[in-house]
Amino acid sequence: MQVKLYNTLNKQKNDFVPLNGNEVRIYSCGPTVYSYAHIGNFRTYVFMDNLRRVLKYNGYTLKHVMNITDVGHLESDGDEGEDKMEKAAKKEKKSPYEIADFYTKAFFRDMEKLNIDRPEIIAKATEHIPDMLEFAKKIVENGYGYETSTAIYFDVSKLDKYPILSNRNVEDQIAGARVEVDPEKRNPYDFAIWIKAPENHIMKWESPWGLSYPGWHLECSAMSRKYLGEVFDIHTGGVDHIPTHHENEIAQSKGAFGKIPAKVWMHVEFLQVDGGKMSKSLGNVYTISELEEKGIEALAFKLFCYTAHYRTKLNFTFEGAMSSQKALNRLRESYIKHENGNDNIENSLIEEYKNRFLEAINDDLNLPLAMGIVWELARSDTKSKKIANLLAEFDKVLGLDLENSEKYIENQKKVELPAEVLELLEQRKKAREEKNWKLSDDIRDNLKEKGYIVKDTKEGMTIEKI
RNA sequence: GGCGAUAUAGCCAAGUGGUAAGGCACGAGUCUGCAAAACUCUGAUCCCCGGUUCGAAUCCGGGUGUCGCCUCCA
Repeated sequence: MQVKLYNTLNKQKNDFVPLNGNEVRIYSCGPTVYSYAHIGNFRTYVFMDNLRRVLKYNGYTLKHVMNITDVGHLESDGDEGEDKMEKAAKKEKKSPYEIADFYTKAFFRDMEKLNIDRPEIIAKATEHIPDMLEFAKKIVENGYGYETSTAIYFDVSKLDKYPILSNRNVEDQIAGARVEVDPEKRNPYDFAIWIKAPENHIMKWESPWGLSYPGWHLECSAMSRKYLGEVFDIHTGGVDHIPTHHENEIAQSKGAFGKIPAKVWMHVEFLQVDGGKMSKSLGNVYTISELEEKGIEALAFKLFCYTAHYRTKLNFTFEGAMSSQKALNRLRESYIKHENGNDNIENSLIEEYKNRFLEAINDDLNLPLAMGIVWELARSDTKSKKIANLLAEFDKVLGLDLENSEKYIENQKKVELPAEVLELLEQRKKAREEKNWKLSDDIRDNLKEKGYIVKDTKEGMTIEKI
């Protein structure tokens, strides 16, 4: 079945056909590792995971590059800000390299918790300085770059068209300019491809323009070209990348090789919080760890992402996240029931589910629709091993680790109990044997005050920490 | 000021011409000494006005609201 993907370049859903046989080459803009990634960032990586898995599910092989930005990402594109890495380093009194190392590790820990498929190639900016320098030189040689006292700029007026991803009108922008104008810049939209390092700058390299470091946009251009070639299949990122970062990547590739580097550009909409923007000043920038502290698993957040299509804004609330946590547990319970089920189910029915699921995911990754089908299957009255197997197959796309459902449920029940609590449980057990319901209920209330929920099942008492 | 998106049940949201997926919550029921969990059942004519059409949530026009981007941001 044909995979269809929406392309920001032509604003249409198109049939997807790889450039090179069965292999799909993808580049994804990765994190700038100057602090912990937040759940908004991770919505994008969940999408990236979905894309990978859908393509694999369709039988394609992947060559996928994701960058780690550990240099050159300035606070302001007006070339006035500080390098984010250097700033974080000063604040935490460490070297930029230590900062990068620390947050890169933290990033991949969260990625693992989210069960996100790791791209084939992880590329660090600082390990590709020669590639970037070569790219920058090419741009300058081709007449698209010029030098000022602070940097080497890309001259966007030399391009046939800029911008091409977004509908920004250069004249309008100038009228409402909110950016300080650098008198040395030829055009307001010119951007730095290489930046001359100030005296105290730690990360800097030799170049034809003295000790300096690369501009942020250049790393993606250079690294994608190195691993994937001048033109590859898919480029992904958040919608915020459309107007500047990706626009400039395209400019750079056109300047160096005369080509738009990717055929399909895919962008994930923002995750909002409580109906508005996530921002530090509002204190609503959450990390995966913070969700976990509130009893929401990373995988529940992943499932939460599946409530909306990737090209629509998704409103995050703790209420919503909790509902996904409950849904995830129920999905696991359903999976286990089917695994132990002995009912028979017609193969034709299985095929039907399979087709509907495939149709949903191949239609520009419609995960919300796909989840509707998954629930229908999971809630089926017929409990069959065949259904469990099908759920496991669908999970190749969902990446919720359903096959380990039992393990997750057991882990949730496992809690370290203080002696005092164990004693109370023993007393309650006795009271129940004596049918002393009053005492039994009092102990249950008592335990609740201490933060434990006791439930009576056919197999006996269970206890959970709140 | 410019650009763009969106408005579907309490909440999160699918659906882009033929009479509204799914998840969570609420309510009812089964189970239970009771409760919890689990399971089953139950709910909306789709912001407002006008138009096109045999037929519109879905297309067009107008209005209102909300959100985002244009400055770093996934």
